[in-house]
Parts: sequence; structure tokens; C-alpha cells
Amino acid sequence: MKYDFAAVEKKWQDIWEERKPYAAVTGDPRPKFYGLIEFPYPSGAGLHVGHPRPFTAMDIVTRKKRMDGYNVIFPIGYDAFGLPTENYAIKNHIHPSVVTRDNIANFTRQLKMLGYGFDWDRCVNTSDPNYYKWTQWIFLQMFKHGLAYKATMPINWCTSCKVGLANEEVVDGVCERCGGEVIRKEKSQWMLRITQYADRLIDDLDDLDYIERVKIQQKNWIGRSTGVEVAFPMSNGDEITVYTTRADTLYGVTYMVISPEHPILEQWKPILSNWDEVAAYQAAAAKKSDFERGELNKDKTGVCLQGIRAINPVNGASVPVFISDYVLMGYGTGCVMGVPGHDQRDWEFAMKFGLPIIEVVKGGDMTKEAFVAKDDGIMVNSGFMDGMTVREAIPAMKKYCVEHGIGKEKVNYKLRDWVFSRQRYWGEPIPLVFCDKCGWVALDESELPLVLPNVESYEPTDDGESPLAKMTDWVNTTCPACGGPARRETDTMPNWAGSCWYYLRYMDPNNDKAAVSKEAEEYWGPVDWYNGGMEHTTLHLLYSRFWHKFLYDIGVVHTKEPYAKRTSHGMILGRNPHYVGYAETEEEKQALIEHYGSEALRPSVKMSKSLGNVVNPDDVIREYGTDTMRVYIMFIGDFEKTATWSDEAVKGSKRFLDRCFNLLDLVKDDLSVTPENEALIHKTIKKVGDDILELKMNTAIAALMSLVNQFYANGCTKGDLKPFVTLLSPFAPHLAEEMWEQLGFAASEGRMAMQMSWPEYDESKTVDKKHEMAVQVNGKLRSTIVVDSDADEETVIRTALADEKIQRQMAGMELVKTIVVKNRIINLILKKAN
RNA sequence: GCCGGUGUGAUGGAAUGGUAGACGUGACGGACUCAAAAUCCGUUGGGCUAAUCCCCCGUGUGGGUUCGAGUCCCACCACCGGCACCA
Repeated sequence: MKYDFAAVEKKWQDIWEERKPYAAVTGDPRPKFYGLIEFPYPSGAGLHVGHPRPFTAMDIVTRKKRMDGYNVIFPIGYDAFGLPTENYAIKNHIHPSVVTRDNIANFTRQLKMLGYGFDWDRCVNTSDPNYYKWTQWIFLQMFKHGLAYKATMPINWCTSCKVGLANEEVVDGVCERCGGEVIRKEKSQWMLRITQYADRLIDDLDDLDYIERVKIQQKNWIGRSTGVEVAFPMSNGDEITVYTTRADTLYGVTYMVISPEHPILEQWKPILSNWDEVAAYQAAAAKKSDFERGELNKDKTGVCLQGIRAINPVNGASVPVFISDYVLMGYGTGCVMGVPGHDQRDWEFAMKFGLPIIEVVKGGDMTKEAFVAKDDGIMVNSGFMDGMTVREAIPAMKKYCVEHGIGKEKVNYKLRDWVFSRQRYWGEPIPLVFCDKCGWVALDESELPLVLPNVESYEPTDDGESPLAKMTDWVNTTCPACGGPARRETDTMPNWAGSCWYYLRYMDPNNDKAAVSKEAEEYWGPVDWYNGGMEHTTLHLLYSRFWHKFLYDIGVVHTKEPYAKRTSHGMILGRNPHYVGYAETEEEKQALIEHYGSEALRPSVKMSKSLGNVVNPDDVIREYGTDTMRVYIMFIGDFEKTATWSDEAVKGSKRFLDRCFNLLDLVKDDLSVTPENEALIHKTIKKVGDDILELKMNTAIAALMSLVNQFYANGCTKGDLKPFVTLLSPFAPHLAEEMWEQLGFAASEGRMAMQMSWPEYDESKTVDKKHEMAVQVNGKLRSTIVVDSDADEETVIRTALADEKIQRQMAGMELVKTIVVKNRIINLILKKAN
């Protein structure tokens, strides 16, 4: 009998659609388990094969948890606001909401086809006004708590399209669409004070079960550093403060540098004899894009300020003051002390401008490069610090600064506040109005949702304003505070907004009184396990932790953190058709390298239409079935690492499932367990259960394959297949239910395989009666012996010494030592007999 | 440059410091078949060899620790990811 996967999968999906075995019940007395995957952006291209990897893994985890007796919530939704939809709408003159609706319908069809155990009744869509009403509500709470503020910030401005671009649209410093030059342009924008949460975002990581690289990346991104702010008196009586983490090098200061954007420069205009030169430099720096300023231009440039000098507060030395764009206005104080002896950037600057270099930590060669001394460098030329190590000198100088009133300890972060405005149409409107009398005023809650109005064209305007700015009827409104004329904010929120809190909405998706009810949040929160891509570590994951902490502070949620556990999956790549490894002849190889360069050296690359290596899940499912898709994408390799799709290897998963089904032809109608199979069955129950919870689905499937192989070798009974089918069920749910039914268990148990408890294993039965042991001589494998598992050491050694091959090794030798590792190896240490 | 990760057969990949290469793909041989596909059974790291006897070599490179190292330590090389003038 051949397995008709198409018919069987359809049959069971219809049954599940009707019976709803995946419904999550708020308040159920069983322990809860909240498994979460990152909801997809419903692009026009449909589901990518990358999606099923994390989705299937969490589907398997949640199925296992259900079998372990948990009340599981495994929800799905759509992160539906975003640029590609807007761009598609612009090009094709279709409203983004229509595009979104169609794309969601397609995604839903595909996700249902994959047989996931989602609770579809909890599906959310971030672009639905009933959803974004609460996104707006949360924003208003932030506004009311002073976390949202308006500031003038540079945006990416395409000089050829005359349009403001999102960071994602700037690739290698040019406009993604037209390739035009991108410069920075000042624009007043809404900001969120994520920096106010920087310490908590770092410190609270310690108590979370996140994979280490996520924690490290978040910590690096936030970039906390502890140093000292030191005040330098200026020759004109002003004072300039610098930030440094290396207070120990204060005696090595030979100049100072101020960022060209620093506001104090304007005050000094009258006393600077070379103001024209300064102003010209400022203008040039302002014109540069971030890309030019950073990536391209590491050559140091600058202008010495004529007419002002700085005094080193620790030794009274008078040093020149420069402006240079290597000093960033956005970090620290916008001024640095120049210590060319021990900072490479300062060294380069000093070499360029012929400034003196003073050694204050012994050991380097100042003529070649700066000596960036580590902790145990010895201080010289540094007054009271001479002879100290750097490790000792830093706190000593810190203390000195504080005691002499010239400085104070200071913590700085690389993290910047979050630019929350987009000059775009397809996003949540920001529910604020500007009144000349009252300033920025929040809409009343009863006015929410502030619905996105219909506009004629979604093109951004050529002055960089949002398309909404053109809608004067909508823009002009009355002030909620004084009733006078006022204007609405026309910028929208970034697409990260809706995803900051979606996991909360799943708990209570239809609530029209609150974002989430207290009852639902207290029952389901926090998310027990969240899996997602590494690319979201410093954006989505950090942003949503920030929002959650704010919601905690205002009493909306009861936990400090949204996600108790975070894991991450690797990407699915396609075969690189230009890979030299696929070339047959030497000439072909040369041609490939010549034509594609280093591209030709990589066997795997991201899937793309132009390379023709895109795999569409629809095609895979049509040809091999959903269960095969699921098993293959899990069997493909280590979950955390990138993997390359192989059409060939898919067949192995298909073959495995067919072999499972074909067991029905040879199964004996006997409910007892075959003695020869018992140990492996128990081992497999343990192995598969453990592996699932460690996301080692590849080895779990390998264990199931081994068991099936043994069933073919030893024969099997219905008693053997009963636990096997329940183990198979999380991986291949359709096939498992079909086998379960055909074996008669659906009738005898009165429930589906997926509704069974995870089988119990008996530790004592996982141990084989006899073990093969390796026998080493001086650490080299020489033979193997079979012994009873409970044999004592003496017996094991006697058996080993009696072995023929070992006897041969023993000739002329004497035994000096034996090492026995139970049921694994025996190592005999021999030496030449005298 | 800094931070993280990875290097294992033809190939995707397994291996709590304990028989390296589980499981799968591909290849080869056999059974079934008029034949092919599918299926089932077997072989498959390299060298030496008549031999699936022995022996030697083998987890990026070079050292080290250990009775024993893919695994731990030190130094290096290559590739991947993230950050990058953050004082």
C-alpha cells in the first residue's frame, strides 16, 4: 500500500480545523506554556523556505509540551506595516491595505498547509485599527511619561529622489532605489528615550535564559562604559569637559579636539582669528554622509582654533585646541583630550598635524604607533602615578579628579535614543496634535484608534514630509486641550512599533477595553520560549524589551521581562550556481572565478530570484508532502547554524516517512513489546524527548530513523509502534495520526496521537544486557570485547586479557596499569618486560 | 581593528575527555522486474594488501596537558556573522 500523502494530509488538516485541538484556554488549571515565533511580514513573495525552520521547531516543542500536560499557547499573526508593501502600492496603484489583505490570505493558506498547531483564533494583524489602536495607546503612555520627545535629528536624504530614506534603504552609502548619493538632512522627529532604560536592559539580561551570543550582542550594542568627565579650563575663562575611560593618561595630553558640531564654537566666533577656516570645515563636515565620515574617510582632518588654548588641569600644561570630525557630537561630551601616545586615532591625528607625543605608559614605540597599554603597563612621566600599573592608576586618577574638583565619574552608552518617526504612509499614525498655544498634545483615548486616512498617492513628498502632510483636511484639526486650531503629526511610526508588544495581544486578541486584560496577562505572561533570527537581536528584541519594561513600570504587565528564554535559528541558503566546485573542467573554474570573483568561491548563498536558487515551499509540499517538508527542514543540520537546501537530500526524509508508513504492512497484531526492540524503544523515548527541548531535532529524527531501521531488521508489533507513533507525531503529525488510526489506537484510546501523553521511559530498560567495549593498549584501539553490562572490573580485565588480539600485543610486555570506564573502554598500559 | 562563531569522508552532518564518521544524501554491488522507477538487502575515510586478517595515517596548522584529545590549554591560518573614529 502506497502512502498517499496529499489525501492524508488534507484529511487531517480538515479534522483539526474542525476540532481545534490547538485552542489555548485562558485560566486553565494545567501549567501554561507560551511558545512564540517571530510573526512574519506578509510580503508579496509568499512564504520563504526560511520561515518553516523556526516555525516547525517551535511547533515541535509546543506539541511535546502539550503531550507533557501543558496548556499551550502557540500563536501566529502578521507584522503587516512596512516599506515593501508601500512601495508595491505606489508602483501598482493599489491601496496598501488591499495588498496586505491579499498577502495575508496567501500566507495563511501556506501556514495552514504546513500543519502548524497555531491557535488561529488568536491571529493578529498589526495594521488592523483594532490592533494599532493599542500601539498608539502605548505610545501615548510613553508620551505622557516623558519618554517620547521631539528632537532635530539627521535623516538619510537621497539627493536624487529628494526623499527621506529609512536606514534599511541605504545600502553602502547610496540610495537602494536609484543609487543616488545619500546625505544627512536635519529634521524634527519623535524620539523614544530607550537610553533611560539602558542599565536595566543590560543588567536584567543576567537572569534570562537567552543564548549567550544574544546577550553579548545586546550588551555590546548598548555599549556601557565607565570613565571620568574631566573639566579643562580654557584660556578665555570658559571650561570644556571631556570624557575618558583612560584617566591614567591625563599627563599624556598634548592637544584637545572638539566635534565640529559643538555649539560652543559659535560662542568663540569673535575670538577665533581663523573663523572662516573653522566655518568652512564645519560646513564640509555637515555635508558629509555618515558613510563618508565613517567608512570611507579614516584619514584625519581638522582645523586648529587660533586664539584659544586649553589648560591641562592636572599639570597646568597649555595645549592647542582643534576641531575634527573624528570626534562625534553624539557620544560623551563631544570633546576629547588628545593622548597620541596611547590612542591610535589620536596618534594618527598628531602625526598629521605635527603635535608632540608624550609617553606615559612604558613599553611602546611611539614612532610607529600608539601604545594602547593593557592593565599591567607601568606609568611614567605622570607625577604621583609613576610606577603604578594602569590598573592601579585609573582609579587613583579618578579619585584625584574627584577630590580636586576637576572631574567626576561618568557612565556612557553607545546606545542612542530611538528615532521613532517615519515620513511614510503605511504605518501607525502618531496620535498627537500640535497647537500653537499648548504645544504637542495627546489625543484623548476615546479618539483612538486614529485611523490612517485614505490618500491619493503614497509617494513621499519632495520636501521629505510624509504623504499624510498633503491631506490638509486630515491634518487641520482642533486642539484637544484648548479647542483652538491645531495640526496633526503627519509622520508615522516605524515598522518596529507593532512588533514591540504583539506577544501581549495574543493573550487577549479581541479585547476592546485594553491592550491586554490583567487576567490574561497574569495567566500567560511571560513568554516561556521565544525563537527568532539573530538579525533582530539589536532592533526588535531590544525595542520590545524596552516597551515591556515601560509597561511594567506603569503596571500593565507583571513581569520585568517579556521573554524568559530566547533561542535563534540559522538561515537557509541556496546552492550557489556559480560555485567553482560544480565546474567540471579547469577552464570552467577559471571562467567562473574571472566572471564572478570571490562570489564563485562560496558553495552556498542567500536564495535570490536572479540566481534561480529560490525554493518555494508550495512546490516542495506538492511534490513530497508537508510532513516531508517538516522533517527535512529539521533534519537539515544544527538548528543554530546556516544550512544549505538540497533537493536531493529531501528525498531521504520522504523515504523515511514512507518506511514508517510501510511498517503497517509488516506489523504483528500483538500489543506486547518485542523484547529485542525494548531497549532501543526506551532509549529513543529518552533521546527524542531530550533532544526536542534542546532544539536538536536533527539527532532526534536520526534516532527515530535508527529505530525504524531496527523494526525492519527485527520485525515489530503494534505494541512497539504505539510509543513510536506518538514520538513521531510532533515531527510528522499527519502521518502519525493516519498510522495511529490504522493501527486502531484512535478507536481504542479515544483520542488522537497528538493528544496522548509523552511515553514514559524506564531508565533501567535503556541499558543493554551486554556491551561491546573497546580495548586499548597504551591508548590505541586494538580489539573489542563483549561483556555483561553489570560485569565487575576484574571480570572485564580478565576478558580483555584473554582476547586473542590482546594476547598478541602482550607478547614480551608487562602490564603496569589498567584503566576501565564502565561499558565503554579498557586501556591497558604495557611496557617492555625486562 | 574589536566582539562572537565555525573548520570532521565525495556530500549534509553525529560524537557527557573514552571504539571518530551515528543518521541521511550520493556512489557501488545484489534481490525483485521483460525493463525502468519504486522497494528491500549489503558495501562505502585514506594507505598497504590476495584479504571485509593485520598494520600505518586521519577531525584547518603547530605545540602542550592526559592512560586516552574532534572535544581541554597556548600560538597561528582560513571562512562566516555583528559592530566599527564610541575617546
